[in-house]
Amino acid sequence: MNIIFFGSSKFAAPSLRALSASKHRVSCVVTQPDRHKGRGLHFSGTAIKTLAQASGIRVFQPERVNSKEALDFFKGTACDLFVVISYGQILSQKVLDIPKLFSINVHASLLPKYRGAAPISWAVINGETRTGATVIKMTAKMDEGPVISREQIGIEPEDTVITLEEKLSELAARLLTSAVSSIEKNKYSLIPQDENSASYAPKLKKENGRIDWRKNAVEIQNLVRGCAGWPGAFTFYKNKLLKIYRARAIQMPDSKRPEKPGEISGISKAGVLVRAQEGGLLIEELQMEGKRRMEARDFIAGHKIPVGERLG
RNA sequence: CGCGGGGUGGAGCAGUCUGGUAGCUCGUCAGGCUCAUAACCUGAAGGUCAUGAGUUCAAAUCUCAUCCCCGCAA
Repeated sequence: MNIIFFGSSKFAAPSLRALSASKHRVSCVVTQPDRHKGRGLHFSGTAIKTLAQASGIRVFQPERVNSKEALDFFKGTACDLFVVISYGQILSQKVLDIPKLFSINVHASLLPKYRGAAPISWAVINGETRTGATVIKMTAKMDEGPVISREQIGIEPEDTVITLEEKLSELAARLLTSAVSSIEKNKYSLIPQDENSASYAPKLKKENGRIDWRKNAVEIQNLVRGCAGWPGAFTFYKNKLLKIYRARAIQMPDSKRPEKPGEISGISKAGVLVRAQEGGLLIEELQMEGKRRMEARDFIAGHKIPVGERLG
């Protein structure tokens, strides 16, 4: 099979590695254009570009994948299958129709659940205990095509969006290569998604990371896990931004003052304990605005933190 | 070269303007004491003041360059 691979983020890396190591041929990698990244002036290509170049695969970086120029490029490439994974642009029907067979996509959820840009984050934030990866035949409507294969994995309590993404990217690579092989042998089925049980996972915004202490401790813990990396769960301490990188929900024997969510109710070597609506959140790793991230015990060593002070 | 803050023992900071012995609070370690509990008392260890060059009798401090970290923005 002659494949053109569309991918940009790290999530796509194991899949690209697996495909180029397989008997199939990745003749070209399409990825997002180089962009300024982060603060300062760093100008760099995507993780996938680096990987493709290291493997000597041709790289194509159209500003707009549906433009006429890009279309012409694809038409000149005699290709059997488009494989799209975490690419970052939506392909028009015209593009999807270019390969001899069709185009497939791997999505990091059990479709039709969590369609959209941030399925892993939202699964964790919502406290799901299982998720998975799904290979679909692509249609013009995002993440709505018929299912070719699907596999689920559990979400462990220690998992964050980062660790889960790693696991899912490996799973995606496995599912993808076997899907490609079964397509080549023409032994596959297309099962339509059940529209009635569809749900959506939109791209996260900065504001999604803001902690509402009126929620239960377990929900806040899930927010911290789901916002790890970006945007990061945050609250405010003395009117300064306080990011929380690691925290654990713990039982609090009958909070007598549930009308004061966000109140610091204890300081110990384990961390800073904050009262939530139900239960308490033990903050274990954090970062103050303008400072490095650090263990809560180091933070405690350097600050006098009055019990009773409120966060938020 | 998008805007801004910063780099001083393990953590948080003062000192920089106005150059002159490396300081404070906390932590760590040792001993003591003990229902004062993120306990208390005594003592100790631990620092190329981000890096390089320059000015100077003398640089954490002044000058120039570089590196790195963080907030905003994406």
